[in-house]
Amino acid sequence: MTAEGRAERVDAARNRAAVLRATELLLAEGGGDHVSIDRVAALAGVGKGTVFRRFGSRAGLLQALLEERSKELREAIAGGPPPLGPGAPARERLLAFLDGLGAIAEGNATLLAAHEQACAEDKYDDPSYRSWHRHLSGLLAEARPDLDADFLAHALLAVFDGGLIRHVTPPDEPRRFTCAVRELATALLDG
Amino acid sequence: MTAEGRAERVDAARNRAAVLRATELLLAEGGGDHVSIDRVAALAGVGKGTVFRRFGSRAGLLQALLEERSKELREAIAGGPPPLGPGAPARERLLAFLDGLGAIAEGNATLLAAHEQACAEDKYDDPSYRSWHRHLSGLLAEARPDLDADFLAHALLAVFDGGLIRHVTPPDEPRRFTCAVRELATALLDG
DNA sequence: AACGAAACGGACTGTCAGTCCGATTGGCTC
DNA sequence: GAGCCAATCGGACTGACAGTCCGTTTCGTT
Repeated sequence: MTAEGRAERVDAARNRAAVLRATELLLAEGGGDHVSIDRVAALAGVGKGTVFRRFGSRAGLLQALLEERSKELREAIAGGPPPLGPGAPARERLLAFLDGLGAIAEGNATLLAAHEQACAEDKYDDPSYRSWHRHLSGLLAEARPDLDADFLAHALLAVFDGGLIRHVTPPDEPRRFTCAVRELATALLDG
Repeated sequence: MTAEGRAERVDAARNRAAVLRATELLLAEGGGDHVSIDRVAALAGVGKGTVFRRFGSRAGLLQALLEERSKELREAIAGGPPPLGPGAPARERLLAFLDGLGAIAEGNATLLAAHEQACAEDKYDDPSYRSWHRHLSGLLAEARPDLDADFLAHALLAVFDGGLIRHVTPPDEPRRFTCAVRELATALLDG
């Protein structure tokens, strides 16, 4: 959007930021169900139409927020230093990626859950999901050419479910999820 | 409900069946979004209140339908012949269970997706989910005592997602999903 | 200063889950 | 088979929400 044709008008940019910030607030305050477009718009001090023009839908709004939170990881993968970026052996890169995604997921379980809920079915066509899947499936194919990399990538990503993360994360062990994912991946890679 | 105190009145039983049948029909006709309680009630020829008294909520209705579809598997696990029922080695039982669950999931991807959608978050507290999880996690603990069976069971169940199943199932290969799950489980067990 | 395009906002629509209570009916008793 | 009561029924009603629409305002350019 920003890099398309004309630049964004300053009022548009201001509103976009206000809406995202309001969404964060409501999400933290009352969980995914608490984030209705009416509330977001009211809290951001903009009209409802503005939210929709900017983000297309409730799902798009949550998607945008998620994108913002995972931008760093995406850049580190594309052009950062190994083992996250290119250059490391597939196995190391894969584990580093899962660690990175796990950290994001653990820190944003509520947002993740709300997004899954809003996306309903088309989650698998979403560009963001596809990009994670492409990366993961490529690395898997390299590390374990004997297995069905495409499906396994879906299977690994399926574990990054907001509800599941909350369910398996006790208050005293906030990294349980990422550790368990790492164990799962290791078991698969070493098989 | 049926086995609690008094027996079900005949009109109640008739209506329950009519509602479930109507739900199936709407599900097949137009997918999960098409199943609204209003429509179900109208098609079943009952009032809306009846649906709610019987099933509690939209999620409960879908849950009940799912339960009906998996009753056989549940019974086979609890008291049927090996390898599904008790007696077979953990590894065989586990694979047989995943095959059975896969068959149900492949045949009911739409229902599964609708149920996930409706359950939102409390999916993991649902008695049906818990029972699958308990079974799977017990078998895993036996077959691979070195791994985190509790988490792995969640991870395997996470793959049984209506949307994912539809996404990975090409028309010409309806068993792709179950085969892939079996490969995944084998890789885990053999690691 | 003036003008056109882009952005705004909030009233409006259609839909849905879930509630409530007066009307009905099944099943038991005598 | 008459009568009774609790269980069941049905559908109007409520509150909330996603998404649309269009008259109004604002930005940025000339």
